Amino acid sequence: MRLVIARCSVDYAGRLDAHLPEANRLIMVKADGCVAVHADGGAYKPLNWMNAPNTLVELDASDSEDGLVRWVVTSPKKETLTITLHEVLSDVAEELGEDPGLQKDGVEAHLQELLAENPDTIEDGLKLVRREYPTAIGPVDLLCRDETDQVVAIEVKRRGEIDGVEQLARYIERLSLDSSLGDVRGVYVAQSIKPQAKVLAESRGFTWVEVDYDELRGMKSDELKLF
Amino acid sequence: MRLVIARCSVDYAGRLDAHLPEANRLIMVKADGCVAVHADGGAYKPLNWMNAPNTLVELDASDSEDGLVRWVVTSPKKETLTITLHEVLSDVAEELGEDPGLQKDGVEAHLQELLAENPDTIEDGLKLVRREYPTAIGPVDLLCRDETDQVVAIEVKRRGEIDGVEQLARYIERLSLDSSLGDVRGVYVAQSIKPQAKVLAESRGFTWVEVDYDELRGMKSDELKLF
DNA sequence: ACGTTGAGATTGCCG
DNA sequence: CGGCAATGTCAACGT
Repeated sequence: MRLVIARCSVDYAGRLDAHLPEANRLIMVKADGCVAVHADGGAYKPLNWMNAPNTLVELDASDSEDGLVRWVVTSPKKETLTITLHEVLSDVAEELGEDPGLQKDGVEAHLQELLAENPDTIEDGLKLVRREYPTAIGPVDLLCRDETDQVVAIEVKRRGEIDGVEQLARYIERLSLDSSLGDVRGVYVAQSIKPQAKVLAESRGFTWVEVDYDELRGMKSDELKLF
Repeated sequence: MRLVIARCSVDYAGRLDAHLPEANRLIMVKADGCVAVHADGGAYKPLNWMNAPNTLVELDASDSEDGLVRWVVTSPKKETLTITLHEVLSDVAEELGEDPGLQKDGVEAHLQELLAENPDTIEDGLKLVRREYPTAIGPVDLLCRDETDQVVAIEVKRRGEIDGVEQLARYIERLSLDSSLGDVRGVYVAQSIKPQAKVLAESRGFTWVEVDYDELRGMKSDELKLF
């Protein structure tokens, strides 16, 4: 990794066009060749960047009319990022080596897994048919049958927004084409559901349930305690 | 901005839980207090981060049992990022000052603006009623009337995906409640439209048009040349 | 390679 | 402050 702090101006041409006027910024070049230009604020997103793979060419001061060093980064897709260095304040390079990678816990996949093990928490008497039930337009998160044996399609989200309801609607539409399943109803499950999503779900004839992730995880612990 | 390259391990607890095993990484602390931990590869997104506002507390080596320095970053929302420093390889600090900000060209707003000036490029004889026509569920990008004086609702996207079709459907549903507009039809406009979105649009009774941004910009230039 | 979906999405806008 | 839509979204995973 190479870290250059410099007074610089930047131009990007690619999916859109963007320009950064002259100012002090951090230029970060990673081992895989990707480049990011950061200001001293504004969250983790850089002002401009180029993802790997790309090629970085350093144009010498003597090559330009204005006597400034330029870095030109080019991607295979005709995108270019041009950094003009007006004054370098700091320049550090270190080899960091491979990263062992991030371990996550608490994403939607976990929530779906826990709900598949405890469909009762969604609705009393619910039995799992299968997870990721395939349809032509993508897999339904959970397919179940209720106490009356009616098929129930369940869309699981960490946060329940309006898109998830539309997604569930498309799945139900699709499942209804399969006469062997009979009449299918939908349930929208999330850790929290926005008011607008609740309203839309109800107007589509779906029910919705808010579940607690920590509580679900607690149930799993309880099961383990039985052994 | 402060840049520390160190062998470190990291723990995040907040919206989810995440852990980074010991390895060499860059720790970036910006002037606004936000913190990002970067590996030497993997695009611009950090492995872990904390956005401003937050508080960074440096725990001295003598405070911990294992004799290691820890940085504990805490946000008002109970999120914590804990960085354990095993060995510092480099430590640089610079004041960068304010950034004048990014200038962009070529985003959806521009496309909508150009289309509003040249509705003909969407469909012959189309006349603009107004941009951002308000409804209870949000503004319709462009509301027009065609040659036969029928009202046409137009959804503009840079890239046409399935969500945009659903959005257009909701608007049309809404506009149909206003009897003064008569029968409303929908057109989905984007620089490129995915096959699935085209199919869904057609099945909803909408037409779709792919437009060329550079060509539209060219038309604007042509208009300017008339003066 | 392409398409779909999730994300600690982030960010900006407007009510 | 909360909802909503755009983003050069990115990144992971399945076909």
